[in-house]
Amino acid sequence: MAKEITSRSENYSQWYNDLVVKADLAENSAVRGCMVIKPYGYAIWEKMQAELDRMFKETGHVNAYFPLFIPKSFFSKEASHVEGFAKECAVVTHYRLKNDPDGKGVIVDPDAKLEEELIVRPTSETIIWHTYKNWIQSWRDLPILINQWANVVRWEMRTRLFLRTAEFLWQEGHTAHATQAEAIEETFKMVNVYANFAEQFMALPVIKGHKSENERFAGALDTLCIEALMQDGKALQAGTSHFLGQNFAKAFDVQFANKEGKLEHVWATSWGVSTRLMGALIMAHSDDNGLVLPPKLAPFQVVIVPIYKSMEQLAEISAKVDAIIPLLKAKGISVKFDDNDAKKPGWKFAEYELKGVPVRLALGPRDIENGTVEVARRDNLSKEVVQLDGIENYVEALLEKIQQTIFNKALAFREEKTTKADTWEEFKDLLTNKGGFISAHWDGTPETEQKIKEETKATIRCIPLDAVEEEGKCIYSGKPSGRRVLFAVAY
RNA sequence: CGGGGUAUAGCACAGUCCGGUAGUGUACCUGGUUUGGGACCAGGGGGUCCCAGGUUCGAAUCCUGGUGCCCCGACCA
Repeated sequence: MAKEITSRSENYSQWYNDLVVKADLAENSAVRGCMVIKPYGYAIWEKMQAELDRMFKETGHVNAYFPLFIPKSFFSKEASHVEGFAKECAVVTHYRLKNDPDGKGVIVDPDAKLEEELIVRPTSETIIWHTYKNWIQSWRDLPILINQWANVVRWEMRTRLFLRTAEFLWQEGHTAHATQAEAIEETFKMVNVYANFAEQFMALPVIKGHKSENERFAGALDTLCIEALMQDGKALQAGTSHFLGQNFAKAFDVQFANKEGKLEHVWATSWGVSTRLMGALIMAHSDDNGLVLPPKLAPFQVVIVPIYKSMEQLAEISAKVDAIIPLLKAKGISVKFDDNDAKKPGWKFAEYELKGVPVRLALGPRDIENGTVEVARRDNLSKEVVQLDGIENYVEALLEKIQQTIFNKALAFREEKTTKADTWEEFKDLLTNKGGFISAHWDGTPETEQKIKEETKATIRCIPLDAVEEEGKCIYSGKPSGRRVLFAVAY
């Protein structure tokens, strides 16, 4: 029986949900707003982690781990930070259960109330800066370049698998520097790491830019981000890198003696990407037949499906397959040979298509006779018969081509969906009828951005790093503007 | 936190109006025939009908009170 997927044109968000659930990436759990990430989905996340981790280490960072719980008092130390997160924190108030005296299950033991409540981390700036205070005395202790892989909890009203869940997995980098310039450089360095990862591994074109004041991280002086465009024309923030100035150093009294022996507050950054990247990956490339995964992140890049009538035929095919698997693996290509006799080839074709496996090889009696193999591409659903001899070279080149092709496709889509608007009417018309990024002038005030948001639901996704200086008038207020910014309706 | 749905087999649903001992598809198990795009036949197993009360000879169905989940809004990586 077919696993039905809602088409994108019929209901985009249902399509997304169907993909996540039916491709075995994740499912809703018994806990409101929290998901179970299933093995196939987690395998993709592990690939993302592995590459990001490598990139972080290459840029001089090391991993560490800080506690899940944060004393409540830590949050009150940085005013704008607490304001940003206060409304979505889970709080631990007790540390013990006991049997219900009425004999029905367990209850929270009222005698086990914590003296100070603990907050389940929505992010770790506070606990980390509290800790850094003890680690930093001199300029010789700097910089500190630490990353942690962790889970965090933000008590969201409405959740969606991967895109917004109450608990999610991420990495958070927290760095401490002696100078402002060095911290700013770090902020840019990491947004570039994210952009490179997105483009080269996820095949996801992104725009790097500054967040406007409204969209900035709570406690940051500047937030850099990468923004991607999804197939429904909505934007998705895929990663952020924050220049925190001396805000946290001052809040947690972290000072160092500089080379002149004078005390200075240290400069900070933080940066993160989360399992939300999974949502971006899914929505960027997939189609009505299922997932389309970029070869560099697919749990396995090639699936081999044998086609046979008798067990003798299967044995013959298996012998051929056993010979080519080592050749593929030697090229660094991951392969799954699905010789499960309980499923028919047609079922397997549909299943691996749904799961987005980039390349499928089908080997049947005809191929054995002719020394060939059928090669099917997931990205464009094309099929061709090629010589089995040298297949590893063919597949290697094909995987690279697929990686490039899906990036190019996503890039062409984004360019097609990025439009300049010079009047308010044009702006509203584009939002309603076309979607995507709208490049327009803005007077730079939070008030104007807020009003535009209220009237159209569109927000400033970013002020692109490569925005050209250009005199113009704000699309909304008519006041002078020095450059265009990117608007979009966002996830 | 407002508005709207929904809760019955692993999953998707019907049955509820009008009370009578729980059904379909799929998945699962067994056997056989099949296998180049989601096979077919036969047989089989599986359900505290969300929870707690109430009405009744009898409740998935009616009444009262809870709870979970989903969708839509305000808020967010």
